[in-house]
Amino acid sequence: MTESHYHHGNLRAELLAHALRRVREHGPGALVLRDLAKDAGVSPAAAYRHFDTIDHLRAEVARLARQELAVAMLAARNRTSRGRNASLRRFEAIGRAYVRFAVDEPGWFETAFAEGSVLPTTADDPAAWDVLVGALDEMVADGTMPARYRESAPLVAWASVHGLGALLSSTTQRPDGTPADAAIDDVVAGVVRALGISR
Amino acid sequence: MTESHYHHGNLRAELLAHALRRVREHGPGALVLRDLAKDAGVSPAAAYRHFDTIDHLRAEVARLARQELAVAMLAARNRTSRGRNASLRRFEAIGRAYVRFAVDEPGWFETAFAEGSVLPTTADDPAAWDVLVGALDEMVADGTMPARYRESAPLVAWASVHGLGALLSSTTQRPDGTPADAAIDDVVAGVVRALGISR
DNA sequence: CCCCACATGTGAACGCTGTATACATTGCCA
DNA sequence: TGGCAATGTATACAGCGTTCACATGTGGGG
Repeated sequence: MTESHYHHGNLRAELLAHALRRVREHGPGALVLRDLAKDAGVSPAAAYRHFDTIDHLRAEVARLARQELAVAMLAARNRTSRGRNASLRRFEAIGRAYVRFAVDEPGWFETAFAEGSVLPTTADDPAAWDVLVGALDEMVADGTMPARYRESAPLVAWASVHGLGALLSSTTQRPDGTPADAAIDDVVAGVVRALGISR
Repeated sequence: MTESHYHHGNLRAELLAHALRRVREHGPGALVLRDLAKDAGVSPAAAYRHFDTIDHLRAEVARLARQELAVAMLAARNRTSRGRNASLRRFEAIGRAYVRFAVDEPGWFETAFAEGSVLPTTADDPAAWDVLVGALDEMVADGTMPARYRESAPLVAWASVHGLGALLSSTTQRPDGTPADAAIDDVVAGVVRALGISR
């Protein structure tokens, strides 16, 4: 294992890791090929052995960011205790986690949904969407949620949390120091009502 | 009125007009200083007499795009007939117009909310937000909507339509050819339920 | 009426970006 | 063991935003 890594061996993964770190801290605009190459101690052109175009790299970074979001949602879901109203509390935890991700990791959130590529039903990574749909199915199964809204429910729920996430993310401004938590509670409660669930 | 317009006379407005046309057709990425200058028949550097930075120009274009959105919302509102449930139908028309704008004018919609600057409560152009709030107040005033959700209502409604707009916009992909109208109906109906309105 | 101060546009240059191309080095397999 | 495919390098190029010294009109005060 000498120090002359002419052949790096793991360049693709390392470029992605650096990209993920940079966009996490400074947003999608901080993804610059030459900087990533420098981070990896490699010539800029080397990246082209692993990505046709910087947009292909961007797409992969966006996919990883969306994966992080799905992980956060699943973690919140699994952190929810069992017991009374468990399915509803799980659903709420998932929704809250979505918006929390946007607030706590604005760089990743903006990267995840930058430049089109927003559609979560996309075939490549249905993870986050599936987490949501699974929670809805559980609620219908145990009678927490009426079946009549089941069809439109995923879109209704997703639109709400995604919209609030977009509003609260926005790395640039946050004028009226609104506490994010109150907004999240309000919107989650609204979703619950929209799904025909009465406590 | 000779043809030698060394002093253009209206360059700022013309640059903005060209920018608005270009982003409308090809999205925010199509905003390129040199192209705008060429459109106006002017040197690239000339733009710097009217904008400190291209980001300042972008901000102004975004503001104009948000203004177009507000105009579309107001138009939909005013197109609504009077009569039974008028305030509710107006509110629904406004929400539908928001999402329709995202679908019909994806370039403008993405431009309007690109790169932070998302917060609609921003002091410079509260237009669209005010249209929404006004419609909510009308519904509370005539008893259509219970007052208990009035405080959280603007955020709940905005998050839903903005989220759906972001999902349906996305100039790039639209895989499962979902008819936008059905999605819009579902989400608007969800918002109405979230606001505690029972038909 | 003139002229000059100021607003506005020009031309050329700079540094930074993504990208193409020809070449160098290495690891692996026949 | 030899050579081929994979991977990294060096260099160059066009396009981008931006700067700066300079040119050109124009409107208002003497």
